[in-house]
Amino acid sequence: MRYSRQRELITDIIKNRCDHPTADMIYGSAREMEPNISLGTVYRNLKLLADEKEIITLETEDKKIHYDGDTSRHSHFICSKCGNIIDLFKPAKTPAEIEELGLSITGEKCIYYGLCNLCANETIE
Amino acid sequence: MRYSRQRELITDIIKNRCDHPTADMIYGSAREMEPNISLGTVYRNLKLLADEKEIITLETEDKKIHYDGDTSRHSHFICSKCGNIIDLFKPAKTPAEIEELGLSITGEKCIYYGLCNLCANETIE
DNA sequence: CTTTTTGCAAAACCTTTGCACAACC
DNA sequence: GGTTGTGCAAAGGTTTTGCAAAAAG
Repeated sequence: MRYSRQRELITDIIKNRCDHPTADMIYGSAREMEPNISLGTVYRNLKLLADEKEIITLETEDKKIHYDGDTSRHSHFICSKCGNIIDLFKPAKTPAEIEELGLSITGEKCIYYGLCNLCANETIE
Repeated sequence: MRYSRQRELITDIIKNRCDHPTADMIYGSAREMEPNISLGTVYRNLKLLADEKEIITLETEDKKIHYDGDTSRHSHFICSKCGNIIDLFKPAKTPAEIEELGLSITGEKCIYYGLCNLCANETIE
């Protein structure tokens, strides 16, 4: 992957925020430094960075992809009222430990990734 | 909420499948019974049912919403290769227990829902 | 009869993409 | 110089919505 000023800027923006911005929010920030940057470039680089696992994507109920520059293993808490996304840092918290933080859990969505039995046993790629 | 033949059909379809269909797949099934049903009706009812917590939504990386008629507390496993979504039934499994099922976990996304501290402490609605 | 729900089609929305030009190495 | 990345604008795909007609109670 070749260097590009735009990609470095986008990476910096994501890594230096503690919220979980959408592509549009990142575009807004990026334009402050790089007024001519285009939305397409932002999307292209976000996809690249996610593919390279330099950033994490969060698919939420607002139907926009949120990005997280922290790739360490941690989970998230989304406020049902304001929609704010809060990091739940490792070590992994149990529901009880999360509630001790003052967050009352009303629901959860946990998705694990990997290969299913069928795909894992396929000999031909 | 008033009765409608279409909503009952949609609910039946979701409750009687063990996969996690998208709106489009549900639309396809529904048309077999109700050839004139429209996509808009499917979307409207899916949103209604999700609001009423009769079904669950799953926001995945394929950018389509998947629906789950099983509202019991359970998590999901998505195969990174074929995209198949597998239910991980309760009692809640630890990563170790999931791997005993033959599923190798390479990643996870866990989102908890509730009210954040700010919203929980607001006196005025 | 009044209100809710539907079908249809258009609109809205986020994201992706084709292309010519610029930037990188 | 050859290749990769960008800007722009148009296209793509999923979901939402306005409206008149139909269904429900």
